[in-house]
Amino acid sequence: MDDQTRMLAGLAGLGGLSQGDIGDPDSVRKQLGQPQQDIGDILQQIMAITDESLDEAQARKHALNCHRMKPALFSVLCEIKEKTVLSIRGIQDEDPPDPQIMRLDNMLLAEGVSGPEKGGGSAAAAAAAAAAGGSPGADGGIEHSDYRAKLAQIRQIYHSELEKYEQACSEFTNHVMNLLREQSRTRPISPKEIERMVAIIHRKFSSIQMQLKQSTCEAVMILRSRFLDARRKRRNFNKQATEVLNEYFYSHLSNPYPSEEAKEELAKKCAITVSQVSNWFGNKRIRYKKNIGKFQEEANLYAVKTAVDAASVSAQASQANSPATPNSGGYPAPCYTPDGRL
DNA sequence: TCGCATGATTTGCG
DNA sequence: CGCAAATCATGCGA
Repeated sequence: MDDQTRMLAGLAGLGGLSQGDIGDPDSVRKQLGQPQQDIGDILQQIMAITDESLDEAQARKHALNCHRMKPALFSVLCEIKEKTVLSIRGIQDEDPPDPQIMRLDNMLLAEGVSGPEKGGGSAAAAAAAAAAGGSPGADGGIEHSDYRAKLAQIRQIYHSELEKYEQACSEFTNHVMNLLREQSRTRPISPKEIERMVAIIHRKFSSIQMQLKQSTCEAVMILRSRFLDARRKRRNFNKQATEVLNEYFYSHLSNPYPSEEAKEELAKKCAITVSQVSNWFGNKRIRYKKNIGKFQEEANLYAVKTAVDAASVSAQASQANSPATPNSGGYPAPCYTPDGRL
């Protein structure tokens, strides 16, 4: 017979107590020699505590705390409680890593919101932006920095919220733990139970954390889609930029492939990016080739323009810069027909 | 509102 | 990777 079965037997014997026995110190003393009745008596006293005044209850509490049977009773009650609680929620007890929260964590890490500070973060953001852009060498200057600034903002809010959350969680956990420890002097609360309560609190708080992570992810997604939209949105270059590009194109018609340096210079002149210059030349070449006739007028215009410009500097230079001159294997040069026919 | 112009993106090749 | 070619998507004038 172990302690618990003995205990249960003692509980079964409760029915034998008369109302008059309860609260009578003499009868308690008389029964000390009989474990079963003794325990039953203590239980009755505990149950009756709520009916008493505060002072009486405090006194009774103290008396019970000092009772020599208290530690044994306490541990047995803990054990019983442990068994019932376990049977009720034993299954929920395991805490498998939530796949949802892991997914969110991974995304936040990939976006550079969570994880290491500034350096790694912005690098990850740049990587994400580059991945989002997809096109090689897309060095979107202004939009990119805008995106990074917005991301940093989200990151800051996320971290401050996370900090608040962690503080609240630990504060609350401490509070509950202190409360339970305090109560464990009068109620059968085992350390294991406190542990479980802490786990429950953490679970509750982690659902809040998940909400925070989820909304952060959403914010990042919205930012990203906006950024992508902005990149996708086409804006015509200004007249001056088109002029500069066209001038270069028609004055290098035999070989309209600007070098990297030339592209950089054109980009600077037109206040656009190098990749935009590349795009422009790619489009121009293909469209010019497809329909030379259509570009005839434009070609003549720019040919004259460059010729005039060159002439103002040097008479020979106009010859060298003429689009018709260096035409070995290049694009067909336009003929100077007034009606635009080849 | 329609159709063309045009900048950006995608795809495939060497 | 740089390019050609095709395609997408928006700007803009008629």
